[in-house]
Amino acid sequence: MRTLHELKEPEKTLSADPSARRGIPDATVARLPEYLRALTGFAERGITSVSSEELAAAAGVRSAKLRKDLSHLGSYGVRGVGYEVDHLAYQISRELGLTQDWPVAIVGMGNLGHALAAYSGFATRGFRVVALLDQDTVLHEQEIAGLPVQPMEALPSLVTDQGLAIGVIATPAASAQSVCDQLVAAGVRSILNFAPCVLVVPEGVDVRKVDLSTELQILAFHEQRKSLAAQGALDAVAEAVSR
Amino acid sequence: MRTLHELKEPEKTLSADPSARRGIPDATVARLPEYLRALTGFAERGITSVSSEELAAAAGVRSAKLRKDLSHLGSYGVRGVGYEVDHLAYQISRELGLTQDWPVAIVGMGNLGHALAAYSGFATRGFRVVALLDQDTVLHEQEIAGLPVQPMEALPSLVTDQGLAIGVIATPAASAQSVCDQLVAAGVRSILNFAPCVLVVPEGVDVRKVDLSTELQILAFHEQRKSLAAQGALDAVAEAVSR
DNA sequence: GTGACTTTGTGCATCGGTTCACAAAGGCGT
DNA sequence: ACGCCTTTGTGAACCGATGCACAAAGTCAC
Repeated sequence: MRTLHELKEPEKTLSADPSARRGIPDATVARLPEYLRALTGFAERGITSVSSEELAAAAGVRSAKLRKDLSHLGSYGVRGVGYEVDHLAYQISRELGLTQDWPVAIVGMGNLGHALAAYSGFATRGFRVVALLDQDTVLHEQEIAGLPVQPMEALPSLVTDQGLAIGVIATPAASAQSVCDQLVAAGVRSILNFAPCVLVVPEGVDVRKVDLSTELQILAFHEQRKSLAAQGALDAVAEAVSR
Repeated sequence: MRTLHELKEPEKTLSADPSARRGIPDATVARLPEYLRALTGFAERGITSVSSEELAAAAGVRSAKLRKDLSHLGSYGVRGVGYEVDHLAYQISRELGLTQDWPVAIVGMGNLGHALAAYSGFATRGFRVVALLDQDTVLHEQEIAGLPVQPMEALPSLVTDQGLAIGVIATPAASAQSVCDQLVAAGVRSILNFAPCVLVVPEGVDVRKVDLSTELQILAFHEQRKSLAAQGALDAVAEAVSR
């Protein structure tokens, strides 16, 4: 497995970079968007300064965790006072790469793709839907949310002309891998997958998965456990009474 | 904070239960649905037996992790052979609580709620959408995907009459907490939240969050890092050449 | 029946993430 | 100007999850 090892080399080299703010833990990155959202909320209410305690409460985490997370970005707080809302929001935005706009394409114009295309949450923060795609030729020429539905063949030019970097897959599971392959072939290296299946991609391509069904099943597990616990408690009471 | 302590007591009592298959790690639970999906795929192709290696590949994990995960449910494999597809699928289903049907209600009939109501993935495995709700009286009397849109006041009877246990929130962020409170008040203890905000709920209620925007921001972070890395590599080459 | 072979289940080392607790750092009142 | 008080940033302990490597356990061929 020499190839794998060699692929990791450049990263190692980079970590020797003097501007090395390398290695923000994944768990931290996953929470930064929530912090950013909380900060935006404070800003909208005209609050200019928050303590780690307040911000943590708004984001639903412990203050120690928040402080450790933020410490990975740098030292943007003032001891005895807290964090300046605007400044911290900017720093997090910059770290997440939201100071630039990311062109996004949505593939698959079924129910979900339709809803995603119309979803305003995209535009609000750093993302811009530049194209809607579908394999079904019947949908082409049609307009959804002000954008024409294009064939998959449009992909390469979208990447080179529009700088497309992020693809959203909203197709049925059966076509997801094929669509994914086409995205990757066109040069897209970040994919958000709504199809309930595992995508296999080459090294260097990121895939994140959002899956309704999985989330519901996890809820069901806990729900069942709660039911069993309630039943168990009843049994215990019954036994205690009968004794 | 005595109350909190007392609330945890029944659980402790249960863990002393002889049939204690307690404490399946959260990380494992989160992967079980994927294993189940992979197994269903094998079953559909008529494959009756798989090794941990094959199943792990299909689920996108390492075989050691798969085996350790499965070991938490019991010893359902046969050494030297592998796992019997149907049997393992049944065991996982049972563990996840999918041998019964879970009634689900979707609140918020905007774009997303609409798409979710029409999503067939719900019905496929253990879940049944029993009600669609919206605060907007204009939508009532309307039918979506064969179900009438009901007012929030219908909640209590849904819980008692239909055994509603899982609520899906697909409203804008502004109304999400209010809707959540109403769900909890009606007795719903498991909530899937699509609104981009933190929900505060009492002890004993589970909330899972699905957030587009967050996922995109995480992708953007990695994408930016990739761009920077590419730029860094170019710079390094340029420097090497100029020297 | 026996031995070789395959694959599971798991003990152990390791790693990343969380929590705790406190020293360092700064503002603010007097 | 000075000391008190608040809040950050972080070292260290802790905890859960992952990866490794192998003994145990079973099948299958002969």
